[in-house]
Amino acid sequence: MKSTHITINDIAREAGVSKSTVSKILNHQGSISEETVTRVNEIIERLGYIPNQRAVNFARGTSRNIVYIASAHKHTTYTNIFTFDIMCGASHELSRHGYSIALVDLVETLKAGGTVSDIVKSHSADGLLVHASALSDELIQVLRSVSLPHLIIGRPDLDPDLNWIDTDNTLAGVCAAEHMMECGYHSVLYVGPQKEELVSSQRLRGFKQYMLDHGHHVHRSHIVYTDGTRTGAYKTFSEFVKDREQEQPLADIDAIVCENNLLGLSVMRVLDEYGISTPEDIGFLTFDIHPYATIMDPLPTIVDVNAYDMGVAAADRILSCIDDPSRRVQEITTLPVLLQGYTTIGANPPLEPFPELIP
Amino acid sequence: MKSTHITINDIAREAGVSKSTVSKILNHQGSISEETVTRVNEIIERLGYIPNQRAVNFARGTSRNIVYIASAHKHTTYTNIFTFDIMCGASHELSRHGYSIALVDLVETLKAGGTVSDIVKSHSADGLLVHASALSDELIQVLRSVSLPHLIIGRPDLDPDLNWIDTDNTLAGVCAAEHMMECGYHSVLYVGPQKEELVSSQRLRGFKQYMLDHGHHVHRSHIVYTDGTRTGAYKTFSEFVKDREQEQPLADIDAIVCENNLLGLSVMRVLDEYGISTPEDIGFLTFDIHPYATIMDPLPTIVDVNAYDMGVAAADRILSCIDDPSRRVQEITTLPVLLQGYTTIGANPPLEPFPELIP
DNA sequence: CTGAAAGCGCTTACAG
DNA sequence: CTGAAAGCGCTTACAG
Repeated sequence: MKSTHITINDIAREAGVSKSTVSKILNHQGSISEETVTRVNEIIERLGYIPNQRAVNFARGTSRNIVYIASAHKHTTYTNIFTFDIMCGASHELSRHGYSIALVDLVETLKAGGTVSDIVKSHSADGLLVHASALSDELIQVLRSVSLPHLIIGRPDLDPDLNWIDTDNTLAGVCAAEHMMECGYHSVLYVGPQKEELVSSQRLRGFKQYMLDHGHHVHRSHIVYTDGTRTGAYKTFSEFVKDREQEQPLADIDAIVCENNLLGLSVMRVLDEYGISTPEDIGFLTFDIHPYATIMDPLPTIVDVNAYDMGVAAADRILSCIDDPSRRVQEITTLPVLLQGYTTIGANPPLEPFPELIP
Repeated sequence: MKSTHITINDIAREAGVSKSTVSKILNHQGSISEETVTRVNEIIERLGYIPNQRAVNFARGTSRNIVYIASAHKHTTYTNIFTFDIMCGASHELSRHGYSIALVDLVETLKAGGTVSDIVKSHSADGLLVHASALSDELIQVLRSVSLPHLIIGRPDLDPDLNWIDTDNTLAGVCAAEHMMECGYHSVLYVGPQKEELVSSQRLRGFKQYMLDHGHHVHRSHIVYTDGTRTGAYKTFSEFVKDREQEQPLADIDAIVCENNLLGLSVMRVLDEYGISTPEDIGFLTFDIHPYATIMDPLPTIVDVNAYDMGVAAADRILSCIDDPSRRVQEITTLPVLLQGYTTIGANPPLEPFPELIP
């Protein structure tokens, strides 16, 4: 035995069959007598043989690897909070199918030569998962000119022709509105960042639509737009409350919906400063559980996007694109979930909301 | 031309040389005449030829891939905040050397059969990077029985024989103490979680040592231990302040050092409730910039661990282990950095601390 | 300085 | 049901 590693030849010799036969048994193809199958499998088991994946891939012309393109610079985990959660979901699903997932920094793909076309030419991936925030005009060009299956995670505003999946942001807005109605809140204030952002505007749209469908037109005066930063939101919302101060501040508002955690933090602070309690004086709901919802007091009711599940769905779809390259995928896949917290008076106030996530 | 892809044979034919020659040129080995090199390279360039990495790896017996084992379940990005930052750093460094990095969930490695030994036998990685939190007794057994180069990120308390690197937590404590002294704070309170945690105890040790070396013994009464949760820390610290309330609360304390963000959040809140301002009444410093330091008011002075750079260092070390498998690595590599915020009166109070990270 | 040949460890028509 | 043979696209002694 010349090498430390066992090969298909060792198994074949030991079993007294050809390596073709072993290969067929390994891959469950062709018709091999049950007796042979059993005998060979015993030997495989006994010797602890695992096929050399490099050789398998090379022979098959595949890599069983998916490249995940996203920004991956210092502090990405913090500025782009969903990137890793998505990757974890995709990793989980891919590994179930014998695929690996490799991280490639967006910056790499922008280099001269273009790593993406290098990935294609060097055959180092069977498919590409691209975080929408990593999408650029150049990347889109490459994606279209290249035969490698791809999938954008997050609907691209630039080019709707590509394959993409996204969470249902509109439905998230609907969820929020629905919950508010269920709690008996009718006069609801919506706090969101600039209209231009796609996610934000979809959430708002869903929210407004549901309210309208149920007889409550959301008036412009019940929507507060901020610049999206924490301090900006604080300032804007502070002034909003101050400007319309009556005997009791926000007396005409039942509840507040905050389009993200950062705004939620600021809004909660302002409420605190005005001595407005939640849920006693006013209901409160925010989108996303990360990164700050778990440190709000009291723990808020949340509509969460479920980034991990979007990763799972992305993996599933890219695999089916690899199976059938002609397949087009343009889907709203992942559904939002409502997590009941302490800031709305719902039907079933939980003893302890999402306890496993509380730090 | 039968396939859509160009191979080394196409280049050889086009250039009128053998593929051996092309291979040598591609890999800068052997002695080839300058004229041939130029001609062949022109053709390579013109045809946009990139070697099939699968074939290269197969022929060389390498995979040019590193597997990163860490917990990668839902919400990992939030509960294990450094995992992805480390991966990004490693990914950056590895890609500079033509290596890819694949994520493998810790749970996979615990499965029957043990994915790690499968990785080895299937030759799908040249090296293993293991997040310390993913280390188990079983994994340690496998790591030792297997010839694949490995590196633990974070010093393992279980088995110091493995290869590992870590940040200098003790030095981080020293940094904190040093800064406090520079600011003229002498009576400093230290708030930390249970003693048992390795990182915490190292930070505390460094802190105490530096203070002692400079004539300030940190008395037990100046160390507050909490249970490490946000609410627990709030309660403990609240009671601590209350118990020793004089005319002015914490009048005998110059400054507070909080061992992590979560405790910092609670401490700041208590200070707020007692009307104690920082830095006017008391100095404040916390470790780590993530996940909450950027939303504290005012922005705190921080000793940060630089997880990304640890990933870079990890990649560097694992590559050298692949180069020389006999190499042992047991190093404290990454140095902490002090980020001056608004909560200590340092020599150079910044106009705007770490602005690129403020959400 | 260059090339023919063997080999890396599998898969896959094809023949029997 | 089974096996001999070609092939995947490179690298690497070895010979010249």
